[in-house]
Amino acid sequence: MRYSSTHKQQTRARLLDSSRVVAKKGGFDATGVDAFMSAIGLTGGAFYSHFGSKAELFAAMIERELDLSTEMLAGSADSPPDHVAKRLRSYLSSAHAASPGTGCVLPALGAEIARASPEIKAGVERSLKGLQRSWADRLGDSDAGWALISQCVGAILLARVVESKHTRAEILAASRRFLDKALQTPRD
Amino acid sequence: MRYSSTHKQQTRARLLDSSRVVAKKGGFDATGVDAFMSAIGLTGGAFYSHFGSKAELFAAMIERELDLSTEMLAGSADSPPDHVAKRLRSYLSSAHAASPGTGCVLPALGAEIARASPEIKAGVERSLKGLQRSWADRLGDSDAGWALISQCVGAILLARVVESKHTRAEILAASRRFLDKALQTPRD
DNA sequence: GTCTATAGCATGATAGAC
DNA sequence: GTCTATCATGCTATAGAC
Repeated sequence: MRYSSTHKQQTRARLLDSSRVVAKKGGFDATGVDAFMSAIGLTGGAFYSHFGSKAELFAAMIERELDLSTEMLAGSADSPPDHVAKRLRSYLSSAHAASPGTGCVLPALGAEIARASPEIKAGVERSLKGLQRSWADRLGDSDAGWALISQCVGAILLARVVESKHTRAEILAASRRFLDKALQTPRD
Repeated sequence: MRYSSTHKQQTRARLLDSSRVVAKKGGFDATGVDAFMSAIGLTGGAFYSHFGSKAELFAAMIERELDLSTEMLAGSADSPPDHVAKRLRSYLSSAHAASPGTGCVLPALGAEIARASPEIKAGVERSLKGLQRSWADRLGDSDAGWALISQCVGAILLARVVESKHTRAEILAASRRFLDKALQTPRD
């Protein structure tokens, strides 16, 4: 064959990684197959050598997004005690709000996931429950897991719908301070 | 003329109200002009008697959404002291999560607003700042305004991306309890 | 595996009859 | 004001050359 045996999987990986960025930036529905392919220097027709349909790409994308995010956010057994606080800080940053392409999938594509198939949503749920459990255990507060994820996702979404840079920064700073105080207060 | 003088504004109002529901349910980009019109029993061609373009409908929709939501949520001078707590409870309900069409615009269309024109985002910002100020004043906590809005929007979005009804309810309940405790704790 | 070309369909928007 | 018909364009997906 004219292509090495690993070329196909490499191209698929490139397409997947690139598409995640492009879709989070411009929306998945709103982005055409041609646009996903031209982002890696290929043409639309070659898309179907790697995915059976556009919907298959979406499923693969979402799964990868949640695997990467929850792995990064949850932390492991030997993570420092201030692990969660550090993650909250970097998540609730202006850099994150300004870069949907490289940021969390939930503020960017959450509404499209909500309309997706039960299979996709079940996978998302599994990943999120892992993160929730990890944070709740680490903080000794069973409610804090879901509450913190909600606050983070909502704050980034909110920051992105306002026009001024100043208000954007205010929203994120207010959320950071609110969580700092809520978490240092003893909770049963 | 064959139509009463108020017919046009009535039809426009019907179209706007109906489109808000339809777009929040299925996404604005993903919904065609024909679909918006057939939802009120008309055909696609008549759309342009009421809006110059699909983008004009979006702008009108978002403006109306935020006017209605912030008016309902902010409350007035003679609202009871537990006004905010009551609004949080009804916002963070399973009924709200299950009904995107009649619910808040931000979890449903926030990502599409984030990609919209500066004019639209400036209008959104103005409305949100009004709500933020109202809640912050009422609670005597300058951070709580933005933090509560973020928590609410994020929790509904999160609830909608998971598959099981049970997890959906858990997310909302955890957010309600977390906010209850955070708000009853003295904050400077 | 990727290309070009194209089928088949849906879209946003316009024109003219009623 | 609303209808039907239509244009131009975009889309997903397939077919066949290389």
